[in-house]
Amino acid sequence: MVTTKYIKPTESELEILRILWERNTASVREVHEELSKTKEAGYTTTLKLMQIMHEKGLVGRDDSMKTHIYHPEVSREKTQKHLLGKMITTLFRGSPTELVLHALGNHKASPEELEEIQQLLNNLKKQ
Amino acid sequence: MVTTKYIKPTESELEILRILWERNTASVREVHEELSKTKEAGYTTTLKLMQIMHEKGLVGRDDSMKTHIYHPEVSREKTQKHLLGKMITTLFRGSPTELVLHALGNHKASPEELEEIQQLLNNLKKQ
DNA sequence: AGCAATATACGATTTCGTTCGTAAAAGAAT
DNA sequence: ATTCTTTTACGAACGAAATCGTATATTGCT
Repeated sequence: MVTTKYIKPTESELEILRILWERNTASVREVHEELSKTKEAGYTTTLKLMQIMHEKGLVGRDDSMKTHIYHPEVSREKTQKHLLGKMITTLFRGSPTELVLHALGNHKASPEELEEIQQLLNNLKKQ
Repeated sequence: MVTTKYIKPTESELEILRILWERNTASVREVHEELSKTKEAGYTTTLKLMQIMHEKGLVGRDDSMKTHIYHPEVSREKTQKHLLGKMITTLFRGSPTELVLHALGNHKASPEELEEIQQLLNNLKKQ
């Protein structure tokens, strides 16, 4: 059995992954464009970052054309799980409930969303 | 009005803060002992980290005795809020609900905790 | 007083993440 | 074919964080 070690993305890498998760595929230019909306950085900086991510195995790419097309190689779900787990232990005394209460208390949710949470809650209660 | 700039703790600093939040006060040795359970690091490394945190204002200390006693200078709540917000935007597409669903789905919660969440949910629904 | 143990102080080094400049390659336009 | 534009490749530099070794101070013990 081959166990692949979990690679923890840096913060900049996460921002790039966020864009790739959203679009599924993107060129460096496209990622850079999107990134520029919130951040100031040179094009080659974004390029270099994505190249490093490729070395690490965080993203894959199709380089059969001049413009390489990148895609995420790690799932959003796995990444969420890892980072969430870490956050719960260091910041919320290991209690997921405490995190949930905080998230619900501090950030507005619509009636529909509240209903969605209610549904899940009902399911959990049954077991 | 004096606005104090938010200082973002690094990951190592967070681990130390976690211990200080738990115990309220602790010496370098005590923190180091606790830290050693999960991490490999020399004593002077922990010491240096805590000294830097002191310079940054993340922790305070009583140095009237030979062994200095440290305490957190930043609240867990403020830190939670900051990091949670960032996590929601990059990892959960800006949707706190998605985070809540994940946290509840992946990490076990006791019936009592579920009830606690139900209470909060009821309150939110009323408004 | 002398010694051992424990603590802090502090500089040096290493590692890691990020940024950027420059060169070379590939296409597109004229 | 030559020129312009876009792209990748790559190394260098910088800064921040982390690690560690050594020196110095303090305290307790005999």
